[in-house]
Amino acid sequence: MNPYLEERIRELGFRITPQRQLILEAVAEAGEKARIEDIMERVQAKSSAISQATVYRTLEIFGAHNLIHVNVLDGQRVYEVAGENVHHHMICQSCWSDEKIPHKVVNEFVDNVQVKYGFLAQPHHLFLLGLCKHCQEEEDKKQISKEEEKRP
Amino acid sequence: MNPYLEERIRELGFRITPQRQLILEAVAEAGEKARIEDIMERVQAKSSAISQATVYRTLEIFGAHNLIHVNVLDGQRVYEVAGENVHHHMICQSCWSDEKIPHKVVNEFVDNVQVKYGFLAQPHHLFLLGLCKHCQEEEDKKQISKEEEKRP
DNA sequence: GACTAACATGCGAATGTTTGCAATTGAGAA
DNA sequence: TTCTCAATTGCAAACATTCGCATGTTAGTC
Repeated sequence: MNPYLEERIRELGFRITPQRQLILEAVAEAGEKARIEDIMERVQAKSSAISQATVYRTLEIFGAHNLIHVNVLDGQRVYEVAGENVHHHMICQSCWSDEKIPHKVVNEFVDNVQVKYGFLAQPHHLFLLGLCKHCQEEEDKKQISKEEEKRP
Repeated sequence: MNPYLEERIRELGFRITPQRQLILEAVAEAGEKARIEDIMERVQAKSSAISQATVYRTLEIFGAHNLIHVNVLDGQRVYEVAGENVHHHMICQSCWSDEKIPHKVVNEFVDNVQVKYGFLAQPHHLFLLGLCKHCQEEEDKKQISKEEEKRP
């Protein structure tokens, strides 16, 4: 298992168990935006003896301590192992493309909020929903043809 | 019911039913960050004939169309009727205080992302988690006494 | 006002998620 | 290494959420 993670787990006072190692591996292998069913499937494949409750509990605990990022996408929880480079996502609600934004850009916003309100935002893994460049153009086209319908 | 909402519902092609009116009322009365149990309780008080499935379905549909904001706080979904003034929240993860930020401030960030990446973020109701001014100071104090422990 | 087609609801069953508790196990102390 | 105890796990039951389908309703049309 990722030695960085192992260290963080110990630091936080949690124990390292085979189940937890395996679950974290499964989340890592399931890639970004892993849904519970993806994770469950991989865990079962590795060892069918692990109880579902343990998977849920592990994700919950590690999520609460930012060892795993938890986000909600399209109504479903999605998980990602927290790496060392902080980043965020720009997700298109039309084509579901997903681009990363480095933390630096988000940080300017964080600083701005800090200066204006004194609030220290700690966004570990933002999901910014919106429209990618391509889908914005598509939307514009739709808008134009809609207006043409009104006066032919 | 809020006439603005009623209009939006019709525009989107949905029907107005007594159940939906009642559920939206309940969400509105439950205030910001209403949990499903708060809503369910209020709905039941108004009319015990409404099925739970209908409440879930209504929240889901109206959430997907931004008539209701859905966020996740501390692992639980929370709902808020979408009003006409767009705003966001700064929520302290230590004392759970909650201050609103006007959209204007968030919009500067949105513009920045748009210019840099071409992505049009559409944050309707951000929950910015972090530390309020007061809790930042408390954290600082803790940090200092921790360091003093190391060399007494 | 009556008619109709599509939409919405309620019911109950199927799924998904959380919880309490007894048994097990990791990791520090001896 | 062995001992000890709190943390962790598996199980099964409780609870929460979603789904399929038959029935009832809305809102537009005549």
